[in-house]
Amino acid sequence: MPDAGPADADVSSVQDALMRFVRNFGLHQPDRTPCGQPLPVSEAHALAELARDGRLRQVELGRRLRLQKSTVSRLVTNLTARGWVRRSGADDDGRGVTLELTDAGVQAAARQAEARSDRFAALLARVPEDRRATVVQALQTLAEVTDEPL
Amino acid sequence: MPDAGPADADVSSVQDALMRFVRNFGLHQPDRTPCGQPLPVSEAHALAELARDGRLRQVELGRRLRLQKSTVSRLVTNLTARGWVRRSGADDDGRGVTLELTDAGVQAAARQAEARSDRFAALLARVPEDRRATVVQALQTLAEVTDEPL
DNA sequence: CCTGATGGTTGTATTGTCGAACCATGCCAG
DNA sequence: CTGGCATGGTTCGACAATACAACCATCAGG
Repeated sequence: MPDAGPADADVSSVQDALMRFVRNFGLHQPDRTPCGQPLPVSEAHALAELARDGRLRQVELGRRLRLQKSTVSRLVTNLTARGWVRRSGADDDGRGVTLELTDAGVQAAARQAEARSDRFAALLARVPEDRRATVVQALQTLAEVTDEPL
Repeated sequence: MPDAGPADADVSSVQDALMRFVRNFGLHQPDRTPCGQPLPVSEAHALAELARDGRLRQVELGRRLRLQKSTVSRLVTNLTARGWVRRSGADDDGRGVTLELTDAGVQAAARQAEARSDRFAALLARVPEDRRATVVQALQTLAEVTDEPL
């Protein structure tokens, strides 16, 4: 028995803390990014994902964002309407669509990233300096750990 | 200059990790709790808050959930419709409303807490054992740090 | 070829949130 | 007292994001 699983006390602490953080940080307000930008949250996420990867298959975007294909389709339509994303048929698959940021999209992503930076810097600034590294590492761990569905 | 503020690298790591975690964990789907219960997220949060405190002023619930009073009003109406919450006039203030869980509400909160437990246990179980304590502590720190608005 | 799986789009419904208008109550200055 | 302002709640209207289902086109294998 190498690992008895997490202690109950930890489980309940984490529940409590995460729920509190989610609300406190304003993550349940879908029409405004928590970062003060007047941009829907999912569009911000899509933008960030595209900025990171350059080109992306639409279906892959859906996988990363954990959204239905219909939702992704609308989302992408919005982004193209803003002039931030270009749709084009996938090279290797006649069904697929590849997405790419336009120049304006790249700029928008940069603005968005900057606004996010400010907010997160303010957040981290409140964390006592000697715990910052720990918090950063913990969040990275959580992100990795949830990369595949539970 | 006691504290130069968080390092840029930390800020961008945290952005990235938190965004990824939020999506991965399904926190952007408001109609389902990430815990698999067919319960709106805000109702689950309200339930948890009431279960913790017993009695709560409606306005205070709004403060904790970071929701507009109109939203809270609707939310509470839903919860009373489910038979989980009792509204009653505040003792000390003729305007206010105090909320209290009914017996059914207590049970519902317990069920919800259990489902949440399972999910979080699964989450924590994926975190390498020697980092678990760190992750728990980091989330607590984040919750505390955001208790007052940024 | 046919058949099933995959990627996208569109239509419909549900739901959560906000802001504004409105009412009742409390509080305080005069 | 009393008038004016702040606070707590409710209701209404609008808007946005998501899911599900139906549908079409394309791919892959038998």
